[in-house]
Amino acid sequence: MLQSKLFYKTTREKSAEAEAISHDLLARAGFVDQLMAGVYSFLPLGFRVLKNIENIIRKNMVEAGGQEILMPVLQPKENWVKTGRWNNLEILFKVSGSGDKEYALGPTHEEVVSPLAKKIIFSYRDLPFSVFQIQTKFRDELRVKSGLLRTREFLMKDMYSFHESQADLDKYYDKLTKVYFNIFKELGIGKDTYLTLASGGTFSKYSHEFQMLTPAGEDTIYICNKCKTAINKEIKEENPACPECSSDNFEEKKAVEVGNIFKLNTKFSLPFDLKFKDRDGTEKPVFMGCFGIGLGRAMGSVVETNYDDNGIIWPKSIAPFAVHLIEIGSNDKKVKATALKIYQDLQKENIEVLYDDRVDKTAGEKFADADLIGIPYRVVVSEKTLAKNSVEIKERDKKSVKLVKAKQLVKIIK
RNA sequence: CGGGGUGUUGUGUAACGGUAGCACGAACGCUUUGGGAGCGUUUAGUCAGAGUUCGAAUCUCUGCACCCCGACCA
Repeated sequence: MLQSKLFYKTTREKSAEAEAISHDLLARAGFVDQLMAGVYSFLPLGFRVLKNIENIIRKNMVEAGGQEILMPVLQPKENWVKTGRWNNLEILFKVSGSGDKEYALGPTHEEVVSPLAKKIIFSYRDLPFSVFQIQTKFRDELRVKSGLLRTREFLMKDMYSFHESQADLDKYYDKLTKVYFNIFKELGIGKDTYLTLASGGTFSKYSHEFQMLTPAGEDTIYICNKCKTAINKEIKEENPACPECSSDNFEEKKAVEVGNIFKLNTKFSLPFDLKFKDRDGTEKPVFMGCFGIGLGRAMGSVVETNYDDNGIIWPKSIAPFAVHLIEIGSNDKKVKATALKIYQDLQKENIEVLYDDRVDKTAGEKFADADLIGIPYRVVVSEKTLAKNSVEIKERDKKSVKLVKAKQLVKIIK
């Protein structure tokens, strides 16, 4: 991508309104644009990151046996009345249509996936299975905050699993716990993320939150100093001691919930009469699990833990581009020609390059923008490097620069 | 939803109730080109409505928007 054509704009001044670091950096670097409180557009840079996150999650879901589907955002009121959530779920967006028709905008999809599964599940032979989607959710949050960390409209991966027994659900739940850790590891926030015991709400004793430590987090978690189990505030109030090892020595930390998994059990199968015929001929309710990750929140969370004074430092796995190619001295024909050649050669090797071909920007401005945007490798072509028959390469998270031959670039980057 | 705060060009800010100014950005010209370079010219703004006043960005009221704290949170 030619930077001179990229649909974005960086801003030098810190935003007066963005308090969270990720919010400020993502806005200033031109990844996102705020339309209103809690609602954002993703510009090309941001959308690329989002897609990369999406692909990591999708790959892991498919490996965990999930089949990708797409369910409607617009949903009938009746299904929500049936589960009692039409009136009890404060964050539910309700919209009206022609006549007296009322609809829900999906904040989550149990009310759609349960009746859907009913059309497919008849026998124990139809179980288990899991389906997932990556889709826009709407939640009328009473208070949005911290940029992408809490929004009213957001892309979410939600998976629903269906089982013949509690035991089978438990097994899959444990499996997904590991898969989730793998996802966060691939996203570059694995080491900061804790599996945290949380209240299961109305349908099971516990659920598990994946909490990433950050001062920007809105949640407080308590990490057991003895066994490293984490519990959230609700659990701490009920159990002064660690539920795993009975220690009462906790460390209090701020964290953001990057994922949440639930055992729905029969909470939704009962109202939707979701049953199957077991081997012995009896009808039994289906056990359900639910596994969510907010993609935008994940993106914001990554930035909260990967930045320095100059800007974002993207993990290679989700960076918008692999290489930021910068030419300095655009009026020099040799510089321009060399940079263009590198741009083309790298792309032939399927390496994604953002090429700063802007002729009216000084070196300092290009470097400042590159640091702010945070692409993992910065490659510089200038008269200076060409005098040594080489180009310069620098990693965003390192201080040192290296002079290398242009031919070596592919090998270094791959 | 309760509480607090703030609304001034695209961004960041200044202006006692008395000429809306500065910096960045953008545009044009010239000079520059390894860490946001220089000179000159230009561009664009008081959230909306009502009120008080000779006069309102400034005071009052209403509305709207955004931010923060709390509560809430599949």
